[in-house]
Amino acid sequence: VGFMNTAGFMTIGEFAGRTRLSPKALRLYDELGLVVPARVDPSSGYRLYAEDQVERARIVGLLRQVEMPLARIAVVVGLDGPAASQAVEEWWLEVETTVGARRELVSYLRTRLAGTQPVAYDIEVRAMPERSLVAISRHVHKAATPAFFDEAFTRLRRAAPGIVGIAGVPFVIFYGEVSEDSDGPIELCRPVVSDLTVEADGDRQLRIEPAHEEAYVRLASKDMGWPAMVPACDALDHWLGTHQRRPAGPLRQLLIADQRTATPETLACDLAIPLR
Amino acid sequence: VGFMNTAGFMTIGEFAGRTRLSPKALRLYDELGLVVPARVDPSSGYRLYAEDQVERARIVGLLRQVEMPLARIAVVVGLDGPAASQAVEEWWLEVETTVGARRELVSYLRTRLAGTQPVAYDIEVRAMPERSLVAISRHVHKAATPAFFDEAFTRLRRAAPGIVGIAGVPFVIFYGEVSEDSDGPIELCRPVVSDLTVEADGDRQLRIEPAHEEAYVRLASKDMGWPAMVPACDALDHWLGTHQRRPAGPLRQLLIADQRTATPETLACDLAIPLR
DNA sequence: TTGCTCCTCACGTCACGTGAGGTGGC
DNA sequence: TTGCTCCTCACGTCACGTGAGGTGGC
Repeated sequence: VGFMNTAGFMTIGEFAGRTRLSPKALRLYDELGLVVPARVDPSSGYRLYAEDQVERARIVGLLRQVEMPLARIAVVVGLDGPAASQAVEEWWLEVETTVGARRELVSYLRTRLAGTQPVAYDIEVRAMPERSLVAISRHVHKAATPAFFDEAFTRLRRAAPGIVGIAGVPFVIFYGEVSEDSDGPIELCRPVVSDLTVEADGDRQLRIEPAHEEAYVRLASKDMGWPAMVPACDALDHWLGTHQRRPAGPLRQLLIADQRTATPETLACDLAIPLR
Repeated sequence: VGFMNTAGFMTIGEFAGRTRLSPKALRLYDELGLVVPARVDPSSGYRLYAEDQVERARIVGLLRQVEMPLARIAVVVGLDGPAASQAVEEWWLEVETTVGARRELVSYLRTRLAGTQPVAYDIEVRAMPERSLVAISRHVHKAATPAFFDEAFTRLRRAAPGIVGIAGVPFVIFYGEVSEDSDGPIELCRPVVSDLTVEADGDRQLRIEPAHEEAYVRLASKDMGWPAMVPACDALDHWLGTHQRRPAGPLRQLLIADQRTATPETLACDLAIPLR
């Protein structure tokens, strides 16, 4: 392979040594277009790397060491220096956010496992009549939820303008977990008068929810988010067991106060579970 | 399925609703013995869960939400309350440690990408003669390295007792990255006089390292660890490029001072790379 | 001729999600 | 009969590690 060296190229093994990446990883990065060898020998298929590719490969390696996904790395290495630095920072803030959420949950889990008496929640039951709902349902990840609520609230308002057609507080149904790697779905619902007609508009639909009972806890604004809400969820779950009731559907959050003007202590939602 | 309900059992779907786990996840947990249904219908294969299994399933679900691996969860749910709480805390401290390391690396990466002038390192080159080495090599993860060094140092000392046989400072060769999910291997080496005889003892071996040049940086004790060492590694890499030299092997760390008595500012090691 | 490096599949890892194809009770 | 739920494979995801089997130059 002497002639390659005199031409200034490195084989994959030499390049691996320079960059502390494995040949296997380098072949993948080639395939994904992250670090493409300067030349490929047409007859042998040997990958030949140039000295000026070392820098880029090392950046990729460092980004992998901090566990940035390759898809995101592809974006970062496509930017110029300051923009790349910025993109890394933005990604890292996301990581810190999820670690913060995990940290909170761990702390709750520890007290729960240790058997410490948990906060007592005031769980009540109430009967809900049959109601007509306008609803918008969507698969969204955690980051996209505020945008979803903005949009969905606007479209519900358009369906029942003013307060004429409205017949109750809006609520959110969590059909699946909403987090970074799990996308619900979630549904925003608004009870309306039963004779309201709503024209079709994308994923907005009109449906009837049958009469049922629901168990609920009233929560302050600061306890509404994730994972702040988890202890209350657990309390509801525990209540189901001790009262021998079965859930008739997933959890929902009734938005009983204006979220925009709420302070952390405002009682802003009811966390509720429909009962059989 | 009415008779199951009257017997107090839940089908997988009902249990999934109670625990907010997916049926697919529950089948996996069954297979792994994490949450095994109280009964399995022999003819249909239907899984039937009891009310008192909800608690355990929810714990598993919460542990998965904080991203504890299932293998570790299996250990935790096998412990009693206080011990389980303790085990979660220990695991979480490991997580915080690796997040801390990633955070440091991100900060370095950002300045590097932004093109800020990095710290200047004083890189020198020296000739190393042919030497005899006693060496112990092992695959170890980050957590196991201190124990490995303890053991390996003792065994090297036994090979060359006192200072009679010793012919240089000990050093560590990093054949692969040492972290949580990457296990080296690493090798602890001690130069000895060439006529020393060493009896075989497990993975302890005697070998000859050929004469070579090496480029090195001298580092303070506080800059020796991971990821504190990364900027110095990068500086060596960059030096190779600008001086048109090729590495002849992986990085090594020469332990030039007693690590036990070193203060953070003590110049405690040479980070070196052998040259072709 | 024997090593050494390179090549391209192909399978395993981890914790599921997502069909595919089939069964059983209302 | 039509849905609904359950069942068991089997494949895809992500970023590689680890052979398997074959080639090419010293």
